[in-house]
Amino acid sequence: MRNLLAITKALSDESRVRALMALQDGELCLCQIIDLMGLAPSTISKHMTLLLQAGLVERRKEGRWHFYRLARNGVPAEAKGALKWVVHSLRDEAVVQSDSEKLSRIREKDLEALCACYRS
Amino acid sequence: MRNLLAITKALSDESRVRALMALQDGELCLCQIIDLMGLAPSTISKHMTLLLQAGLVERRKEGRWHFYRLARNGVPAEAKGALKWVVHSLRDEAVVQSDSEKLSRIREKDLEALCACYRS
DNA sequence: TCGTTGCTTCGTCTACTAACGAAGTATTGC
DNA sequence: GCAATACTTCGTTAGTAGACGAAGCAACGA
Repeated sequence: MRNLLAITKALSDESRVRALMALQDGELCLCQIIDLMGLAPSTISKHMTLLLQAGLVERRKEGRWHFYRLARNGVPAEAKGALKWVVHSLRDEAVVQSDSEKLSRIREKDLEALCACYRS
Repeated sequence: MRNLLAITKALSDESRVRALMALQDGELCLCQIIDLMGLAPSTISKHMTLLLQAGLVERRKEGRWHFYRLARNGVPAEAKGALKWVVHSLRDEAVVQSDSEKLSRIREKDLEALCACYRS
């Protein structure tokens, strides 16, 4: 029950759902997600931590960068089912498609340039 | 997105998830759910309304009684998938089994007797 | 039709949550 | 080492959500 509630609570915020869907096309650095969502770094960091704790997302550290991706290895059945359901339900959602297009442009940018958000 | 968030928000509270799982063995009158959960009638009513608006549950009025059951007819794919996921994830959950046992005893009681909760 | 009953809605209070900026932490480069 | 960088955590504030009792509403019974 606790796992399920962690998942449903993680999925009950639009920003987190959008962030989750953004990871469909591959892993993203936190600064890329910040650029996509247009929220403060601390806010996005907290959102991603919640998705992480719910088991929906995995984190990989490479130097100073933190990359997030959809959970794949050793994922409990609850989280796996939830991911499947969300991705299937939102496949044709307008916001998700719009984010996907924005992301293809964000991926072209330099990571260090995106990290300017921490200093402005 | 709005539908999905209505569903995840409805599922992000333990009382509502328990109420939903309680409907697995068949429809229940509101007073039976109140007896099971031990919360105020107004609280349970609000919870069930949220589940209703999320499309997870259906309501049937029979005289003064309101019966709730899991959504079956014309259910959008999102809600259907969510129901499947939750039921599957919580099939072996202790609280759910305990509630199921309590319910078999509650079903034996008289509905009018259970409605005493509105007058105490 | 008028009171009773079963439930819903309203008003209120408390507790949690999303947002931010500031301060803290871990890693790199010099 | 030590500054800079890429986050994370902390502290605060404003909005939301869950709990309750009181009041309102719809259906039945006499």
